[in-house]
Amino acid sequence: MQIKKEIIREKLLEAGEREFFERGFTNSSVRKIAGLAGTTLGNFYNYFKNKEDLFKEIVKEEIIKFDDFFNGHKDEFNTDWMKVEMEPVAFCRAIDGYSDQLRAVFTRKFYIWVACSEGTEYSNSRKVVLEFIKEHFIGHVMEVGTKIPALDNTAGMLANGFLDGILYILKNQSEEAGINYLIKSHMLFFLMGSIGLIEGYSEGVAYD
Amino acid sequence: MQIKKEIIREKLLEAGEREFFERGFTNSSVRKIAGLAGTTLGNFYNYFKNKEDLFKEIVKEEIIKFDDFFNGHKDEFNTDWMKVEMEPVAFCRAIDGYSDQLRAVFTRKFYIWVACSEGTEYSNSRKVVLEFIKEHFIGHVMEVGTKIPALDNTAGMLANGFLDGILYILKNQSEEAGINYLIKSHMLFFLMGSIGLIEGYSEGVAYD
Amino acid sequence: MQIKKEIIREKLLEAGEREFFERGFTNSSVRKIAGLAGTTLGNFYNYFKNKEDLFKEIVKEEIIKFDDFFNGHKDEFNTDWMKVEMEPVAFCRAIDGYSDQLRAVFTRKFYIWVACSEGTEYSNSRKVVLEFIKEHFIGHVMEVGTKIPALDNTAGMLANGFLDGILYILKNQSEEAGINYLIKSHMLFFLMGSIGLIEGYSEGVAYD
Amino acid sequence: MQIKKEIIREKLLEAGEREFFERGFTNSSVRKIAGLAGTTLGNFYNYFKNKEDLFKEIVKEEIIKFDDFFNGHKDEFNTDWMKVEMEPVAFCRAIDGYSDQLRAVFTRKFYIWVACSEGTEYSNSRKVVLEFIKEHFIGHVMEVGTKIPALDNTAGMLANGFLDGILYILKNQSEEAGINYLIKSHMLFFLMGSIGLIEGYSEGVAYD
DNA sequence: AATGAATGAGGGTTCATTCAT
DNA sequence: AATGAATGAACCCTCATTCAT
Repeated sequence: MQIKKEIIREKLLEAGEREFFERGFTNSSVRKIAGLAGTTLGNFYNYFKNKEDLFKEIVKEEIIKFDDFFNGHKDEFNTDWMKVEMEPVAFCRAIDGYSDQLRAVFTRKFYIWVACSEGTEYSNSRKVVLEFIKEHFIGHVMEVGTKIPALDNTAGMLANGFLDGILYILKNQSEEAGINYLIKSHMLFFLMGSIGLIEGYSEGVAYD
Repeated sequence: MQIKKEIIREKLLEAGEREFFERGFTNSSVRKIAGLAGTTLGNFYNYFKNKEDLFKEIVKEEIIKFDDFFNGHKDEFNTDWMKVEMEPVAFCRAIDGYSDQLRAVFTRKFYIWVACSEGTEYSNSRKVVLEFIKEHFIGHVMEVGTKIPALDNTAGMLANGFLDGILYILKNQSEEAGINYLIKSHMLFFLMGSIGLIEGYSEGVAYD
Repeated sequence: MQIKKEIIREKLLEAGEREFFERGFTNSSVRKIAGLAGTTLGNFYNYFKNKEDLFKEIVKEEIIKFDDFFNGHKDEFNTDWMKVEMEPVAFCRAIDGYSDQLRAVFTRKFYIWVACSEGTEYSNSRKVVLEFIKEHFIGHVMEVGTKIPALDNTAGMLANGFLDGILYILKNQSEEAGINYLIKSHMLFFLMGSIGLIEGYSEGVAYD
Repeated sequence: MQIKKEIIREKLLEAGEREFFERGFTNSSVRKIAGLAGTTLGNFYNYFKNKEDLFKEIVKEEIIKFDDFFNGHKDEFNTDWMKVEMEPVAFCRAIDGYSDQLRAVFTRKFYIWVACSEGTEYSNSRKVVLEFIKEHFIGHVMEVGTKIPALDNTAGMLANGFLDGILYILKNQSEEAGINYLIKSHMLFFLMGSIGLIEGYSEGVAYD
């Protein structure tokens, strides 16, 4: 009995993942998820309290991972590299060394948590993540010491750009090689863009 | 009666804009929109044929504007500048001259059209816009002559980043000055990121 | 003012007639009727108490005419002919002499009253008319003295056949000549069918 | 559960049949049908995809039967008799041999299909059936070789009369014996009427 | 008299959740 | 544990009728 139950539970989790990923929380149907998992609507509720409970189960480890990653709770997640290389090729090499842990954080479930959570109590997830990224970005800029006008706003926008790039890749790329490549490209792009922006401001691009 | 009618119609358009902007087309409720506009559900249908009709009314001029802009149908929309300046400060100055027309295209309603249209016949709007941007981007890169591996994939990602940046600003910024400033920043960032990316690749950042 | 009012009223009556005839009472829309009459929804209610009131106005004279006709209230309606000729050609000639009064009763509005009244208080009109016809038919048969098993049932069916034929003609034929011709054919058919039926029964066609 | 489910489904089919029969498709309410079946609106949709689906389920076998009957697809349906007897008593005897198959086609559900389908995809059913009957009728007349002026119009009217008679019986008669008797009467009446009409015309009843 | 805005009841349909078996 | 029937709230939409101007 126990064994059987785990199989069903696993299938429900997978089906939910697929549906939430494809359609978002609100537009997913419990009936369909149960069907995809090879079980029935009613039985769904033997495994999960409700639709949102399934969502949380799918996503809960990602939240912890994300938290660990961005707050450096665990040694495996070390974000020092972010602060180092400002020269393109070197940066890319540096990234290569971290691609594993990037991939550990930026997963399909991460996507679901951030981009498919409208209608759940995590509907603010995007904001939370953006805040994290923004703070990091501001931290870097402060270290470098450059003055950017309306730093908070700008940092918010950049954080958003960073996140959207990641989400785009997770949504649209399914091969592992492609994902790694695009993440690398994205980060390089992002670094260069940021540096360029800082330079631009330092040379007088005004708020108005 | 004429006057009163226009007021209600206006309020419905505003309420619709607010709801679509906040919740998207599908998750908006006609009842709620009518309520926000200070009228009743039934009366809504004296002003608009149906929910989608309201959406179209809100958005229809934006589509025309976008088309004019990206296809250069009108003299007022001239995109030559995009191809010119590759140096940060000069680029920013160039943009300044175009900020009006950028703002004319990138409006709150543009956001609704592109980001809130799921469930309407415009549900492909994002794809359409992305395709436009991607083609422009590829055009530029071809001119410059650099080889980017997996150009189509990369261009797709960059186009997405460009668009998301714009959408982010429209979603999160309400003051006019802030919007202009962030659009400028975003474009500068984007230019520099692209240049950096191209350089990075030319210096050997491989697909794998 | 009075003049103008009459014109509108007339147009509403015409439009109602057209709509009821085409779509029936229930499926007709007051808005559309008003529109067809060249006026507005609201104004409709200055001329008629409600949708059903319009229906009654359209149809009320037909009811009286029908009553007069079948009960011989007026000299102009004389149904003696029905009882006379049992030989086809003679019958047809006899009918020719009455076609005017038949046409006076079997009008487009008669059709509306009988076939389009569902949803009004005249929804039993068909039954009423059928009852009339049935009684007449039974009267004739009694005179002739033949025994038809289950006379009431049979008479009901025949009455229905008679009525449906009339209604069919009114619905599908618009030229005056065609209508007259078909009415004549229908009545001849009906007479011969009835005679045949009576004969058939007299020769032993049993109830079972 | 299986058993119970079948009961409800059956009740819904019965309630639907009753309502469609009484009120027609358009004027029937799913809410009411569900209520009559002793269940709730929502539950209706556990049994049928939608209102029209219920209609189709009620009616689908009738359509096949009708097609088989009129096209002679199956040996059980043999319409040769229609062409044989022109003498009342013989005709009645001949019909007696076919009353079973007539009853198999002309059912309460046939009535629903033909007379209550407005609003469904079968809204043309009446036309379809009339066309069949008309062609058969014209076929007979051609065989006999008589000339009827305006044959198509007349045949249309007669076909309509034939069909309406059947529909009348199905609508108003509920006992089996009564139905059989009336169908027989109706067909006899119809035969004699047709013969009489042909004779009448041959003797000079003109179009005008 | 005329307008058409406003109302409210009712239509069909979907779906998360509960419940009986 | 498993089934899927049952519920009820919410969805979009239509329309006869009333009301204010």
